[in-house]
Amino acid sequence: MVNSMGRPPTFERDEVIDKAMDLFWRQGYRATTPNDLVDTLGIGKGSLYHAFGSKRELFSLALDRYRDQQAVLIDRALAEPGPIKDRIIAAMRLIIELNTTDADRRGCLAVNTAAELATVDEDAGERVSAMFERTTGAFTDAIRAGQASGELRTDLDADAVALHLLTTLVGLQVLTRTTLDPERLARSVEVAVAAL
Amino acid sequence: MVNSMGRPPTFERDEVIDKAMDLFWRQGYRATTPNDLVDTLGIGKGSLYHAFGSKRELFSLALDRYRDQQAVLIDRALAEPGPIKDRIIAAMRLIIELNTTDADRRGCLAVNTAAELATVDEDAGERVSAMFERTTGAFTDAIRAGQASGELRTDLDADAVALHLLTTLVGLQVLTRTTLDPERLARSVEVAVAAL
DNA sequence: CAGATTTTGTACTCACAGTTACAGAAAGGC
DNA sequence: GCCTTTCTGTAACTGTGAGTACAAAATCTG
Repeated sequence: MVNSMGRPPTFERDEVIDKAMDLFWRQGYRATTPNDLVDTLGIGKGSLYHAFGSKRELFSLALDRYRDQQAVLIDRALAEPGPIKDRIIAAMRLIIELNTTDADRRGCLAVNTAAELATVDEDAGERVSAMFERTTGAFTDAIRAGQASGELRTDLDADAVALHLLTTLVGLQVLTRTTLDPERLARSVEVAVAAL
Repeated sequence: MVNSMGRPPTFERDEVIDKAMDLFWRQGYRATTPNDLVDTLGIGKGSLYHAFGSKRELFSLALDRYRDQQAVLIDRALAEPGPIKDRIIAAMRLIIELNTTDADRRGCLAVNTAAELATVDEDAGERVSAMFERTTGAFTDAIRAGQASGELRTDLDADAVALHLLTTLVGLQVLTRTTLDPERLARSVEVAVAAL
């Protein structure tokens, strides 16, 4: 008797969150207005606030959705077969390519949110941190495996290396919002990996 | 007869721009309201708009001020005496320290602006790009000198290395807005430099 | 001192951001 | 078919963001 009473919604909740994620990603949190949301989500204001409570709550859902969708990308790239260094380079190149292919140059929602909100919105900051830690963890696993298999030098601390890779990744996400030449960025990635 | 007629201003233009820079840096462009500016600049709205035209124009002045002030930091750190690798590490550490010491965790105004505005405000994007290119140039000079003196390996392209250092720097500026442990970041910097 | 000129403070405007109110629509339960 | 419940659309409302208007204040010039 909990859930099947009353008028059913006319929209797919997940689809709407996806679209909201896209919009926040493109425009940033503050720059996105309720009217923007209504326009691109294809639902009325009534439904919007009834279903999600507030812009801020919807944004949290969008952040979580982003985490679930994007985390996979790095994980998958690192899980491919082949030499570890190549996989890391491929992962970075993938990010560069996604960003420079994207007409809107939206970069990374987590990075953008770190820059826009992390210092003033504690919850957002924590969500972003968690994403960063997660990615760092994926790198750490890859590095450890590479060290164990003898592909990578073992005199470097795996955690430090992983964090450096995250730093590089985050930096790339910012630079692709401004810098024009993806080839230049790609070449700089090789430098990052040459050290390992 | 050009300039010494009429009531003289009650404020120092440069001081006001400094304060505006600080505020934009702390809060971001959109989050900073005219009232915020009036409050912290210590001048009335009349003067504000009379002297600077608009929030956006003042922001451009603030960006340029930031460029002039911050560019020096990296330049100076790289110009110190000593081995090149140490100088690069010192420059990065300096940035980490400045950021983690800062109670507001403001990061880097250029990076924050890249994330907030670069894709929607062309002029802001160009100013930020110019700052990035400038810093990259400083790194390039340092790398080339190090290669010439035999301190650094010469099989890596100096431009690519410099761009990688910029990427690292930019990534650090973002991460210091969220991550807590500066020591961890510092250790990751050593990895970046180990490659050279 | 009488303009002329520039700066300042205050009050105002206008639009829009973010949200709420609420009446009606569309379902299920009995 | 009626009651209950949940959803939807529209119209509000309140606050504030960004900027303007303009009269009064403070200077320089002659």
